[in-house]
Amino acid sequence: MKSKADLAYESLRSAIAQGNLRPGERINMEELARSFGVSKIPIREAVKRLEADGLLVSRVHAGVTVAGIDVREMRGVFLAREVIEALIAGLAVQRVDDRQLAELHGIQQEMRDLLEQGDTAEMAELNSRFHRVLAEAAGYRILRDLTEQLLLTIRRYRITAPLGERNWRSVVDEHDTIMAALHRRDPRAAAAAARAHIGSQAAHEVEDEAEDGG
Amino acid sequence: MKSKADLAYESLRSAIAQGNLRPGERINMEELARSFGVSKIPIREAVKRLEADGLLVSRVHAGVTVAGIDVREMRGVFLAREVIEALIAGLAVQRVDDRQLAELHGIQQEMRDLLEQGDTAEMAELNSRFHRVLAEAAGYRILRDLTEQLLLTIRRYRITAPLGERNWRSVVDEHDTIMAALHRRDPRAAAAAARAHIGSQAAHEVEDEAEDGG
DNA sequence: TGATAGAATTTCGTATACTATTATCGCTCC
DNA sequence: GGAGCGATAATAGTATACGAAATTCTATCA
Repeated sequence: MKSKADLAYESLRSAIAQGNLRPGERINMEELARSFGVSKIPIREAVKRLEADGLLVSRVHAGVTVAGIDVREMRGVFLAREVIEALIAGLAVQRVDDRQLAELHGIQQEMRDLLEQGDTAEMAELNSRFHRVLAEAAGYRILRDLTEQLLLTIRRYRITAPLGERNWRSVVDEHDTIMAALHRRDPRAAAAAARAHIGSQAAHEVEDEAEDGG
Repeated sequence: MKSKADLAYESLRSAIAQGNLRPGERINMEELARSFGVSKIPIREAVKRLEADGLLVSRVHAGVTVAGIDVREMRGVFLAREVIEALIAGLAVQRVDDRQLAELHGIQQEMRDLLEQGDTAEMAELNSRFHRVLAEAAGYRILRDLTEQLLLTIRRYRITAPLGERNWRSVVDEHDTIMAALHRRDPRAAAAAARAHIGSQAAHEVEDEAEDGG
């Protein structure tokens, strides 16, 4: 059973991930406690966990704020994902089962359907799910955890710099390339495709950043 | 200033990392609170953070225990470190400054001195420091965080399967290879050396595992 | 003798209340 | 008029207390 702290954590986490709580915004624990209808204790626990996740920053007795998004740090996150996703894809080739393959295909289909409708709002969530399943298929819990951690940071960033429809199309295409390698049971191709996929996304970001001058 | 929860967290964390609290061992929050001379609240916060770190597991109203070490999972951790450390070394080549290089040399010297004395107890700590400085030199916070996370898991594992003196010697030698690449400002060589370093450590572990047959 | 049901104990989860630290606002002095 | 200092308010940190859930022990029955 989930505790109130768990519920508060998930609620706050998704609020931050979806941008309802913006970077720099101040958090008032007492106020949150009131709005959740609980005491400060479970709220505090949720806040502390989010702080450990790097989503909130707090100074003792001096307030809690939503962590800022350091655009420079994003490059590091993409670099890390590049090598981790390559590793995951290579391992997934050897372990992925039919159920997981079916789920991956299902997600791809959903993404294509949404693109048809021009609805890019849910794309980020589906993209996360795709990579989560892939990480699951790789067969090591640590890889799933790392993926989750890195994806969360990127999703937050995407709020401030959303991907356009054209870029989402290339995401879906690149996923297809990864899946083709999975079907061929070709670990090197899968790793290369995954690495290229993240690299391509990073390139889009860097492109955007270039306008800011660094 | 550090809160009591912070202090409890650090204390417990190091107790787990150093094996004073063994996997499967039961944690009594009330007892801990007494021994720390504080109430349950800060202890609870520390416990929850450690749970998020994967060092403790708890079931509601059913006690908290030190997380077990899944030897199979360790392979995943080494695989992840292999690619992350390669990334870090490659980046560090481009950014490492003189102070950091001096610190790395100092750590290497300390490790050599300890080996002379046949004292391998402190080696794990120095090894962690080496990789921490390297991650710092890479210039992205996320890489430092990931390193910290992965190192902690490995250190716990090392409690149950300590490295022998011969293996520690090869660790120091491999660190030297990485540092030579740093001095030559050769990113590819640094990445390759780092990757080989982690791979070599993983090989030792796997070797040991092989006796267990699985 | 072994299994099962229920009670007692253990231990976590949360609310309320209080303390300590920090931030902010206003006043005074330069 | 601006800067520095002090009082007040705001807010996180912690303690105490209570309630709920699960485990464990014991007693009884098959």
